[in-house]
Amino acid sequence: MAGAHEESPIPIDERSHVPVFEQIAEHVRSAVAAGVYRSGELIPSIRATALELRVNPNTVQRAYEVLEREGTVVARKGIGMCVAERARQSARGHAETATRTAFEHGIRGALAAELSKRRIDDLYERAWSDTQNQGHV
Amino acid sequence: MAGAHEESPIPIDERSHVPVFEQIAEHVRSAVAAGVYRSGELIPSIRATALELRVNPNTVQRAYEVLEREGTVVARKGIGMCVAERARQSARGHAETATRTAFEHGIRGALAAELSKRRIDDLYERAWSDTQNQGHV
Amino acid sequence: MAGAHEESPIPIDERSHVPVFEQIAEHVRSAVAAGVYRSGELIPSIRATALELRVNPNTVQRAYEVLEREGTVVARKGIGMCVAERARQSARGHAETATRTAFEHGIRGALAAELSKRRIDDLYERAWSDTQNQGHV
Amino acid sequence: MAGAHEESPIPIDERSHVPVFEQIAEHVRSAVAAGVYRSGELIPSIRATALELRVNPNTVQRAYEVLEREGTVVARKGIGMCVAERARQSARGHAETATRTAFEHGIRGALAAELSKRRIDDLYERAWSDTQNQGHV
DNA sequence: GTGGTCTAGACCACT
DNA sequence: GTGGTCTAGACCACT
Repeated sequence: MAGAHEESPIPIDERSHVPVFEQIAEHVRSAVAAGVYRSGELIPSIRATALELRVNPNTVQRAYEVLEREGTVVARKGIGMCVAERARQSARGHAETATRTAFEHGIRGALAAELSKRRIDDLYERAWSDTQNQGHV
Repeated sequence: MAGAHEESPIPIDERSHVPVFEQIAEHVRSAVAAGVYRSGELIPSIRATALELRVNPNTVQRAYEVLEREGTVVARKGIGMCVAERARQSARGHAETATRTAFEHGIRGALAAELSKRRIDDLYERAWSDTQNQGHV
Repeated sequence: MAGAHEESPIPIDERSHVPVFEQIAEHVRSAVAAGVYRSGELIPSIRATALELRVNPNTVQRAYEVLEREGTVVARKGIGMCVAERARQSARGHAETATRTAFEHGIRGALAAELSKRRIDDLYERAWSDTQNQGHV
Repeated sequence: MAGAHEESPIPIDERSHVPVFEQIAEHVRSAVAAGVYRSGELIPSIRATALELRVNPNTVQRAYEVLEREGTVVARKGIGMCVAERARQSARGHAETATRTAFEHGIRGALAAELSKRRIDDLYERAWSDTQNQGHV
């Protein structure tokens, strides 16, 4: 599982309106929620992450500041950023909220366009198919 | 003619990262897809929309420019913006794509956090409940 | 020739950046240059022209004001607008200048894109073909 | 790299009915078609171009937005606007279409004024002379 | 430094 | 009244 994560394709979506630093923070939260990064462990350094994501170190630093302020990670001078105690549980909660929010956003837009519940459920199933196809690549 | 739309709440989310002008464009697309605005009909004027949304007219203008360039709407000088022929079908297609994209986004994030399919499906159902509760208020 | 002109398709290009009133003025100048409207004759009334071109009478009025100011037509109270003395010759000159300007515009743009003289001359010949095909419809 | 472009005269025609932002977009397309700006290279920044043309940065921004939406150029945050892959070919196509359109416009106006083909061809040759004289200054 | 979004306000063409 | 263009200037994300 840990190995899989490092090999994963760069998760930054250039076209998204979500700032890159927030995408990075979200990425770390997911890894904490998934148990890829465990309490007390170091997360990848700013420099390493910047290289992997082909992004400016300042952008990664800003993401890490967000994570530190919200209590997901703790800075240890001269060492790096450590995953905080009980961070996994709160990261899971965060992930669930984010997921539900994304679903609500989709449903609300679909209802505004007067798509039927049946059609929307169908689109949800299709989203699963697409996700799995891309996931196996 | 007058009722349906004037009662709708102002749909602008200030905190969203999605630019206001794109939120407005999306809102018009939904109304076209839903048949609220029909081919040949005028959509609300730039100034009227700006007043309703408490937004600068330039911002609405930009949304309408996007809609015109993508062919949803046609500008008629001195008259207003008309819904284009066959705009409803393409707006429906747009809505379906946007919906599936939102669902994929949610699923992908959930899988990254190692939430189970069962849990994710449950969150989808909850999103429906939340949507309906807010929708009926 | 006179009949042909009245039956000609509406020459207003909605997508052009040239204001409609100037397109109308240009249209009258061409008719004067072509001898369709002769010195001393009345040109079509504002109302008739507005109906033919499906345009607001104010717009036609503005075009006619331009033509009067430049001396192509003369207003006769209660009667209408008459083609001025020697208007044909100056209208011809105007048409020639406008034609050369259009050609220069095309050539300049083509040279900026580094199209060869050979290619540009070819495009000129194609423009003739296209014009004739559409003219015979 | 530096020379060719900085020496070019400011190409904005204040009196033209074509909006300044479209003139700027057209100018960039020509440079791409001509190979002055190549795929992957940065085009001049919004601010630099605004200063050079003595125009508001928003106007240049709008031109660049048009170029991005049509796929001529790709925005890279914090870096600048890059010429897209295969942009040269489409820019050439665009230039040829614009050239033929300008010629058709000239021919159509001339025919409406009943100028002879002989005279029109003569005006085309004169347009070449004028262009070359001004080009060599 | 780079591009992206938004506001405020002016002036134009057309109905 | 309608939409279209432009200026001036602010603030944001990213390099």
